Amino acid sequence: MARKPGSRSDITGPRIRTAARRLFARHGFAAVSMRQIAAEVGVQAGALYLYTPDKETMLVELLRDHMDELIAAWDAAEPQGGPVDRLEAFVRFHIAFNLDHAEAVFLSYMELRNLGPGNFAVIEGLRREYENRLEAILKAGQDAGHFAVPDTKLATMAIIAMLNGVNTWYREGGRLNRAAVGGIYWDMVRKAVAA
Amino acid sequence: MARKPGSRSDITGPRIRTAARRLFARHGFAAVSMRQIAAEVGVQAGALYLYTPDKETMLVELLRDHMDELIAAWDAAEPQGGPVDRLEAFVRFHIAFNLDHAEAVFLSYMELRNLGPGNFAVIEGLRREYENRLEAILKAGQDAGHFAVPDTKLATMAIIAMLNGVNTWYREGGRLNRAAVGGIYWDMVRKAVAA
DNA sequence: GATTGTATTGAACGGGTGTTCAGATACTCT
DNA sequence: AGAGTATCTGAACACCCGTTCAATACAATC
Repeated sequence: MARKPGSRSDITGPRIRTAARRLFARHGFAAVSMRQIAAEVGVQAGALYLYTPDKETMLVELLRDHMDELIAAWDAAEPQGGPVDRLEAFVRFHIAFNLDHAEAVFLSYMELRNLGPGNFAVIEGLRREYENRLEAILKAGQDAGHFAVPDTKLATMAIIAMLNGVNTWYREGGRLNRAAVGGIYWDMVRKAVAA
Repeated sequence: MARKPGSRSDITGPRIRTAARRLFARHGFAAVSMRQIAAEVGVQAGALYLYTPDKETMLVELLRDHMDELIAAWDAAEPQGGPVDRLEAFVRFHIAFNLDHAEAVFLSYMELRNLGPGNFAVIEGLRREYENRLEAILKAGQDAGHFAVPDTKLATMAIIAMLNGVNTWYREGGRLNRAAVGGIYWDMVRKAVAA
């Protein structure tokens, strides 16, 4: 047996990425073998190397694609308007996006340590770029007198950490739906930075 | 060669735990081999099994000891007084304790997935117990009219996530010392839950 | 100083790791 | 129909894994 009927790289490629993302998020990068990923897709391990030069590259590309998508999605979603409106939009966007991409979010926080220094710097830079979007809102609000944040950098980190926390406990079909959660968190963020 | 000069279990034992905690936190549980831990301590891999029945038990005992210590430390530190004072104490305590035990904190959030169901439930239960301490403060403050938190459970999760975030960026000798960070975070938490 | 108990080695066990590659099959294009 | 290319297998490579255990050297006790 060699090539299989119906085999096409634009189908197998995404399936490999999805399987890898799922397994890495579930069990951790180091705990997942190439053979496990291959088995989930229904191919042999050797076939994965048609799609990636090695295991670490597989991880870093998942992380980079996720960060790129996150930044692009926010840039497309950020409304015109004052800092307060933009901050509210950010809070709701961040929660919704993270819940929609829970596996990738988990990965991008947990598996940075499995990257070599060069790859680490790339992902870290993208994360900083996203954080800068939020900090810019806080600075604008501070300058306009809407916010009272003694340290915009710390406030940025605090808000993002707080919002990220939603992913650790939110369950679809639970006591609160996404909009309700977004509302409650926006309430807390609004008050935390209020002048 | 067999037993080594100066060898004593009450010295080797702690050294093994420290090495394991450090390596697990740095590289991840699955990525660290028993041989690496042994090498760090200066023994052969087989010697580790004088101190633990297996690798997972090593991890779960690190996590359980950490959670026990965290809860005991807070119970010893919690002041008498009103909800506002107790909340301030909690914020400052949590940040300080987490910075003092950064490796264990990291582990107890990242490596839960490497535990079997039974061990997972134990650690998760301890975490919930700690969170309940904070939620009790929020409820008391809500009832007394000092706080306005529409959902104390969410507020608990939000505050803890926000405080945990400090560990991801704080560096000793940086722009802000611990007390300053504690003050800024207390300011944000105070406002976020304020009536 | 002899004896007992403790701490450790070093080799071995069966099995899993990431990765490579020649060979074989399926699809695509002329 | 035939040639060329894309896709995948299956076996192999060298190495690492967690764990066990008989042998042994040291420490503690008497």
